[in-house]
Amino acid sequence: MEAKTILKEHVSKIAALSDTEFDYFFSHFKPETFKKGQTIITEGQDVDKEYFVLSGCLKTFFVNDEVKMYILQFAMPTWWASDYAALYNKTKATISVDCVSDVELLSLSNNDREKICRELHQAEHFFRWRTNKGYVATQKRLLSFMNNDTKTRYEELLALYPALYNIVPKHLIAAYLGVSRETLSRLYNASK
Amino acid sequence: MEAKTILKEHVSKIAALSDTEFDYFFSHFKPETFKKGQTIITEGQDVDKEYFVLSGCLKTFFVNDEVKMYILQFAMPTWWASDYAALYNKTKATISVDCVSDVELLSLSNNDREKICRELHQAEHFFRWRTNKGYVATQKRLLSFMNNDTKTRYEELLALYPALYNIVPKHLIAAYLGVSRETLSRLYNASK
DNA sequence: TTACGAATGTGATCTACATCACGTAACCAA
DNA sequence: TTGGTTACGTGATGTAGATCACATTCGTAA
Repeated sequence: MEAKTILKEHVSKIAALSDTEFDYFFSHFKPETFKKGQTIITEGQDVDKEYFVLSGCLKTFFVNDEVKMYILQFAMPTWWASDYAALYNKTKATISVDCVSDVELLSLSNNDREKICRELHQAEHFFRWRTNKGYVATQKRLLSFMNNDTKTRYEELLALYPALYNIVPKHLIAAYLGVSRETLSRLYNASK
Repeated sequence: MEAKTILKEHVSKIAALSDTEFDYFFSHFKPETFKKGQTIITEGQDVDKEYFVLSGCLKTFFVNDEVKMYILQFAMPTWWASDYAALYNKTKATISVDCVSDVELLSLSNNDREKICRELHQAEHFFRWRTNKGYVATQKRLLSFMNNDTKTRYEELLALYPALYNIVPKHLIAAYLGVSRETLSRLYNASK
């Protein structure tokens, strides 16, 4: 399916934009493709874009001083990804984004997002909705982190991303769950 | 300070509303006061409002099957609180909100928020900004949960809410950190 | 096809924190 | 003031998961 159609279907669920308005909205997005393993946002550098996933899978992650990686999100088609803290506050990235598989994206600069939000009330409405959805999802995940043990969180992850298990290496799943790869391996093999 | 002034100062940092527009915006808010210990949102019930804190302190929290409580947020003056998942999806509350101290609030119904967002582009802009701020803060907290040990998170909490330590009982601080009150007690007394 | 690095499995140990159990101190309400 | 509830401190013990160490398998590039 064409990039424009995918984005239109996604946005029109929430925002009532005329065809002309959507064309204008869409004109601010730029198609980009990356290969598996390529880095899109690097920790410590400037961030000026966010990304809408058309195909493939991104991961957004944080690496601490001991070089341990924690995955905040796997971004699948029609999901959005960036380091939003850095993007909005114009600070250096603390979060990185790279490609779990080959990907097709649409990129949108921070300036252009703010511009179309000013110019089109419905665009502002759409982005309010989108951020709200992310907020609620993150809060739910935080709660799950506090309340559930690793096994429960593992099952939740598979429910949330059923395709994921076959797509990504297990150490990435461990990094999403916040446990060591050894623990995940034992967990997985014990329940067979 | 008057409720209207407090909200106006808060909103005008982000949204350019004329005095007339702000009066209209404000007319959808309803002042409410509660005593320490009173419950504002109860798990399992309907949610139709969100709350802006004028004075005092709220907590939003989740209680699991084993009656263990986890605090998602302490809401201080000019902060907002609700069960946003329930509010937006019109589902029953899974999160409760109650009063850590006597509080003065402004309440806003879900319908009225959506109404003023439709009617005033700048209101929509404000709520997009507000939700984004919450999203970024929650993501940061999630990361801290994955990456930092209890002691570090304890220090982060005191940096985020310097006043809190003297205001709330320690078992609530433990519930925010996601550790037992015994562990927090030992942690605190060891570092003296 | 070979070969080398990456991904995975599995045992042995270590540790932060939970849980249980109990005692003391603080805070109200009658 | 007294009795009862809630907050807080601290020891003893249990456990999930981290860490280290090594073996095995897989994937990809030469």
